[in-house]
Amino acid sequence: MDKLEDYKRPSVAVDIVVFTIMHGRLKVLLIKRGREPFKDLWCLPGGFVRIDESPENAALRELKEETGIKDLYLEQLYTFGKPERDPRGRVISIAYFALVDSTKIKPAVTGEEGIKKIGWFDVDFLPDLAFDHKEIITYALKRLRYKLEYTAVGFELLPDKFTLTDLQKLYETILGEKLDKRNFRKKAMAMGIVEKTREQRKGSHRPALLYTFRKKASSSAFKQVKFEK
Amino acid sequence: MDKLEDYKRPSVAVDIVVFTIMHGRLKVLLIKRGREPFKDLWCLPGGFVRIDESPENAALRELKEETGIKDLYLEQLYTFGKPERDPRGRVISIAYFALVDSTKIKPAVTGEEGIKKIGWFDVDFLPDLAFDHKEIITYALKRLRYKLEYTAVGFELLPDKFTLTDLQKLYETILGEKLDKRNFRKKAMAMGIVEKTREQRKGSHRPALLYTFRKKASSSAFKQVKFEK
DNA sequence: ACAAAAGTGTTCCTAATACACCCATGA
DNA sequence: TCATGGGTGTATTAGGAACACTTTTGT
Repeated sequence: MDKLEDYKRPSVAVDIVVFTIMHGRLKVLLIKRGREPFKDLWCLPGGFVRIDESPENAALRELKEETGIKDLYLEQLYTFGKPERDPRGRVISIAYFALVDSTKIKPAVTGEEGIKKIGWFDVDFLPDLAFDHKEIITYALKRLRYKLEYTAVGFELLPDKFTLTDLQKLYETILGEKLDKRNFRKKAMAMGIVEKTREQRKGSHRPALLYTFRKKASSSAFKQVKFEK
Repeated sequence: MDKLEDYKRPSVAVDIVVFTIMHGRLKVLLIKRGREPFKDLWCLPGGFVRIDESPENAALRELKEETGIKDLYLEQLYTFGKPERDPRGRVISIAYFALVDSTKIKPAVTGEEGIKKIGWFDVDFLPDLAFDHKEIITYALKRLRYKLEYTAVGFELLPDKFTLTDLQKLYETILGEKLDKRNFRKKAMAMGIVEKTREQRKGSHRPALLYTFRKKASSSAFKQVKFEK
């Protein structure tokens, strides 16, 4: 094997695709670029990996710095490394996939006064994006839909207490299809994935029971599906 | 976002976990290190990503240089990036997952005379490994078993023509469990994943029909399983 | 004729789907 | 009393699992 010094080194960055559900729509967090290249275009939050930190740490750090978000579900998505993907030079980017419960987002993040301009965009109406970030989001979306169907990762998008209708709406929003209420509830219960609380949520109609997520059962599949190679 | 020059850059490498089936056993390709650190320990084939090539290209190039293998199934596995994973300094490694049909391996690769010493090791009897390569292999194995159950990736480990018993043995070897012959064949046929040829393989018993893989149907699941989060 | 692997169907059971009405509350 | 979403059960169907014997060939 060759020596480390023999090679010009690429820069290594992380980019994070953060999803949340707001007003029944699936949203991605974007940041407006303040400089060239792609000045004033939107891009994913992210930044360079420091020489003494793990990529995962870099992702968490950048998210906190840029958006204030720190309590979220994070997993590695894919490493994008085509030589021409960044006009500034060789940048290899380790992309991460993240989910946050929108009720935990601080006002600063949804809002107006940070140095960086940030915003949540509906996945079906994304603006033009810098670099290959469109491709990264597309990949992340695929992963999200896929994971939702056979893991219990969806709970990461809900507050601690939620109604079964909340949960079903979340599935319907992300998968883009209507689900049968009775079958959905039957399955959620049968899997032991949720647990009743004694609390209710009120509205101008019959109050709904609140449930919590049982971590114990989180590895069960919600729906078994074929996998696209 | 900060400037590229502001950061010390890590080295970026690729490591490839190449699986094959030999004599009914699942094997991984390893290379003996010729220098420190970890001199004389076995490690995964791999090397540094050049400044103008994609990581996938680097993986293919290194495999060809080190082992002569060039016709294989390759997909990105995971990026390992803990700061302390390489004692020489900061090296982030993009791991790849590869499958080869053992009948396509050139003698030089299975053999003795290359500059590098290389060998195929039974996954159940791995030697001590350099760096975090044990962990990488464990991760790759998990991926292999997982993919085998819900994609048709197993064909990458067989020659173009094979018997259904070959295919079943492959599944049994990798999954580590006996499968029912009738159910297995029924499913393989029902999925339209294989196609009869007019050829047979002979032995001192009833000859077996040879089949080929139908690429068309490759996305179907072989067996639907629960997913471990 | 025997050894060795190839090949083949049916029954049972579980899990997914389809489907429609009553309930509890606030206004 | 009405509007709104909450909550519930059954019948049908499809797919997975269990299971044993006959066939074809070489020696």
